[in-house]
Amino acid sequence: MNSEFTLAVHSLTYLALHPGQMATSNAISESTAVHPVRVRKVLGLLRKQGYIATKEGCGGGFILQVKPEDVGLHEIYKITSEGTLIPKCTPANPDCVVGANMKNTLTTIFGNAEKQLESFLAGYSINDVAMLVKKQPSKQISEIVSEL
Amino acid sequence: MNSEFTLAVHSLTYLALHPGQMATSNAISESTAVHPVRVRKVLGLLRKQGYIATKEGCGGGFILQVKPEDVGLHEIYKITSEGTLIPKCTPANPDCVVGANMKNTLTTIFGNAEKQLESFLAGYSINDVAMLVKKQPSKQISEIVSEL
DNA sequence: AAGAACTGAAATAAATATTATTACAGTTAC
DNA sequence: GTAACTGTAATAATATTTATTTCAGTTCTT
Repeated sequence: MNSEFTLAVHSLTYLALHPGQMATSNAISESTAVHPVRVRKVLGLLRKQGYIATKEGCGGGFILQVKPEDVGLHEIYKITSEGTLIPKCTPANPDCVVGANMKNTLTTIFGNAEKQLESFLAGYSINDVAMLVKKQPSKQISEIVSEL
Repeated sequence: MNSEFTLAVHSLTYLALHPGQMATSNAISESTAVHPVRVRKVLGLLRKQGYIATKEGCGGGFILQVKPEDVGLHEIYKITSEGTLIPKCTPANPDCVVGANMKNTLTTIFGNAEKQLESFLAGYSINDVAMLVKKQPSKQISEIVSEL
């Protein structure tokens, strides 16, 4: 899985857990440890698809436009990573049956594999991810520590 | 999908279509358009798992040790690519719930996705790939042309 | 109106990952 | 003994990913 998917899911989860608030690319950058320029670039994709709204200028940032439980991971996969499961298959020898046809063959097989992956990912929403993230123990511990 | 998988499947298919013959890394290199040293390296993985035999020295090369219909693509995936579906998730902010737990969460989800992918790939054998490759039209056409 | 705090986007640089190349020791056939 | 192979390590070249810099445009605040 490429890291744009991770970054998009991470960002959406962050926004889901800060409902009704504008989050700046800097804030998201601090959570993801990814450069704010890249955050803005990837979140631009989500904006174009209507998942988030952005506001420029002072007090601006990013905010969810959809209900977290309505966004399936397959939608994010499609936006950021569709096609990445399919092998690249750099040009092989066209004068060999195998070389000439391997690409088409694997593209067909993995096209179906990707469809199946997408229907698997459809079983998880951003809200599910947010809940899973909150259920994990690591933060509770560090929160307790930082509150001492 | 990483290219070691492609190279391994391509090589096994090549060997399946040249049964009982030793194929050199150079011959496979010509079909795959990949450097022979890399062919030898990847095929070394398949040898360690017993899928092929190699013979050093003059007249040596690679030869299948199993029946093509008995080798599922999931086996090759496991050897060459297991874990690649799971997002890398470079270290995020441990002081943010999301940053601290996204990696575990996605690893869990994609661990299951990968299991599902493997069972999908189990539906295809090297023999299936060989048949699909032969069924494609491109070679027939170029063969006809070169035989004129 | 001016300045501070933002996004959008392009261009460049740095870092990382992949692939090819070179080199050579060891093996086998003739 | 020599030619034709594999195995493996080290290095170089290339491609991809990620970060950085820069700046124009927008919005809020005073």
